[in-house]
Amino acid sequence: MRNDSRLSRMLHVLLHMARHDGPITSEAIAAMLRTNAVVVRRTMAGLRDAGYVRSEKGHGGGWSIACDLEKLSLLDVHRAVGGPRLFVIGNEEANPDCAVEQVVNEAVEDVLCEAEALLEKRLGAISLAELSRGFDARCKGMT
Amino acid sequence: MRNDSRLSRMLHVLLHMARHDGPITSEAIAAMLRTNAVVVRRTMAGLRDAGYVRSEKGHGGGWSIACDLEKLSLLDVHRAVGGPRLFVIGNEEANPDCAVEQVVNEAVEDVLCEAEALLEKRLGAISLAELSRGFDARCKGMT
DNA sequence: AATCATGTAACAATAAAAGTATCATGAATT
DNA sequence: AATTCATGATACTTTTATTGTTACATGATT
Repeated sequence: MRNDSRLSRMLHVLLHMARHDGPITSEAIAAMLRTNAVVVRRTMAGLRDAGYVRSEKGHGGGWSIACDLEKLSLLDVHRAVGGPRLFVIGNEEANPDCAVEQVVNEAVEDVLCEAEALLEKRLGAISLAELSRGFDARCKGMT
Repeated sequence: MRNDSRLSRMLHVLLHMARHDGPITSEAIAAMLRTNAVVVRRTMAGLRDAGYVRSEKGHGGGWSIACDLEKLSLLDVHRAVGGPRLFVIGNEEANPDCAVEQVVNEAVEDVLCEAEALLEKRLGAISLAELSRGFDARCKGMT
């Protein structure tokens, strides 16, 4: 499979939307992400359903932010886009009755769960507003 | 993509080999894993190249352990089977010049790297011998 | 009414692991 | 020496989830 870039893409879009007045169309977003407007709508539908963004049809329509970025974490976005599978590696399930397989799977599972917990904790601790400030800082440093 | 079950499968096989006298054929291993002998050879080739197992042709041939399980960690096995990609999620790379994209990717990357470090640390801390003892303990508890 | 923009559905492309078939190679048995 | 057994290697196909694409319906604005 390909890399799942939905989280990165949505963060990217949200930061752009944050420093843009008025709605942005799917076409404009697609151009930013170098992809297709349908892909944009499909992915952003999750954010809309969660109430993080709003979409409007017709002239002057498009996408706009509908929440406080200070309260929106990377984890929120991750979950809103489908909370997709995190790890490539996983268990085998050839013979659930095999005690060896059980021991192996539990060991691997334990490690993965711990890593997943860490990941969610870290993603939950970063807000979109912080990212935006990180962007400001970077721009300032470049002048 | 499917789940990558190579690590789990190889751990499973190694534990079985550890409590088995003499070589085991790819066919027998394939039966244990409910898969194909070619898949077994393909995956175990990595372990052989790393020196963890040995393979012999002809009558009485097959696979046998060639190292001290006390010194073989889950991380070693993970790396020997190809040290595959860990995470499904990853960065977008639509426009590397975009400062927003850079900030987003760095933030996501940081979190992933931290999780990966934890994962490798934990996998490196468990030996096959420990897993084998875990199996013994489980069997004892079941009597 | 025409245009713009989203919403939805259906399908193709992509990528990596896994599954499968086939044949070559080499070792042990007879 | 011939047969058999087992790995080694190659060349596919299948699977599965994201991504890409086309086409059309729906609703809002001009």
